[in-house]
Parts: sequence; C-alpha cells; structure tokens
Amino acid sequence: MILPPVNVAELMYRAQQLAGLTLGEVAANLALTLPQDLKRDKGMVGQMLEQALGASSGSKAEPDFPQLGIELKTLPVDSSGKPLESTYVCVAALTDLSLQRWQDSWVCRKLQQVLWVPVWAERRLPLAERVIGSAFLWQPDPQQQRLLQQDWEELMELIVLGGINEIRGAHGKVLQLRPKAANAKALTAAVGSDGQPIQTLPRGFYLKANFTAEILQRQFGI
DNA sequence: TTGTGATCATGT
DNA sequence: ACATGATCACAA
Repeated sequence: MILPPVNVAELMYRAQQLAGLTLGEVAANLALTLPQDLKRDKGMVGQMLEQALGASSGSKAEPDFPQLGIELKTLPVDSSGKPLESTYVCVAALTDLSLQRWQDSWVCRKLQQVLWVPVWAERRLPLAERVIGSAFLWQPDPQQQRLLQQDWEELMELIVLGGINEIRGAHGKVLQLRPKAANAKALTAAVGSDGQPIQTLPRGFYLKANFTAEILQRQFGI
C-alpha cells in the first residue's frame, strides 16, 4: 500500500517518476497482472495509476487526493497527442435541487484541480507497451470556467424542466451529458416532461475530447 | 442502486 | 473517421 502524498510537491514528484514508464513496468512494480485488453477492465489503467500515486482507494464521491483537493484523471492519447476518448467527470444529479448553482455543483468542484496523466494508448498497442506521459496540474482558466459553466447551466436547466430525454451527447460545447450505467436497462429517478417523477437512464457529465485536446495543447504546445 | 474507474462499438 | 450511446468491473 502506497501512502497518500503529504503535499503537492510529493504528488508531482511521484508523477514525474512514472513518466516514460510503460504500463507493464508499473504493473510489475505493483505486482499486478495486466489483462489482455480493456474490454472487461475499462477502469484498470486509472485504478493502477491511482494506486501508484497513493490515491485513496474506494469509490467515494470525493477527490482522489482529498487533503490536496486534487482529482486524478488518466487521459488516453494517440501518437499525435490527441485524446482518444471523452473524459468522465461525475454522475449527474437529476433531482437534487440543492446543487443547482454552478459553484456548488459536482462538476465545478471536481474540476477545480486536476492532475492529468496522459497515456500513449492507441488501441493497436498492447496494454503493457503503452507509455505514461508527463503529468501536469490543471485548473480551468476563466475562459474554460465560463465555457464549462455555460454548458452545465444549459444542461441542468433542461434536466430540471423535464427535458432529460431530449438531451444527447451533442449538447454543449465542452461538457456533455451521456449515459453512465451498467446497461440500457438501468434506471434512476428524474423529472418528466410535465414535471412528474419518471425513471430514466442514469447520466454522467463528460468533457469532450476537443476540450481536453486544447488543455493538452496549451500544456505541451503545438 | 449509486458511486468510482473508464473504454467499447455502433451509427452517422 | 469520429462522436454518441452503450457497456464492463467493483465497492459500499
């Protein structure tokens, strides 16, 4: 068990030590066995890096490094440095009216400080050969904050007004709402089109790949 | 069931 | 080719 880092400097130091290593090397250091692929272990890489950096285990709804207020996100990138996937942020509260202010929202709080860990992870690359990149700490700048808030407020308004079943992934410029469930039969409480309670597919907020691509570009240059 | 970690795989 | 919608594993 790797203890949590006591401060940001220690966290960043640990992250730097991982840069350049393959997932196979990290797995060996942790005495973990890598699966053949991620089809049945989609969160495997993220959880392994959590462990390597000393993040608190478990699936609690709080940052990975609570005392530092830092969220850890692995980001799969192709050989040109572009994200291969959108980035999951958190589940969407479909009924809780106390979270209707942006500053109080889970999305805002989770994205206050993110440690991005790029992983060169093209699908043709065997898992063990994928390489960890240089991690960096990110805080949304005012423009990014504004874009996120705009999308969030637009999506939340639709949710509260009973329009959840009309929302698709294309809504929003940088933030999107998509299914986040075990399968299409999973249900959770929400507001219907006439304001009545309904059951619907659980959703989560995701950062679009174009947005995380811009974050990477600002960090590493063109 | 809801939250964590995400990627898969199909439609466009 | 790429984003959207669907899905997988596990903890509490």
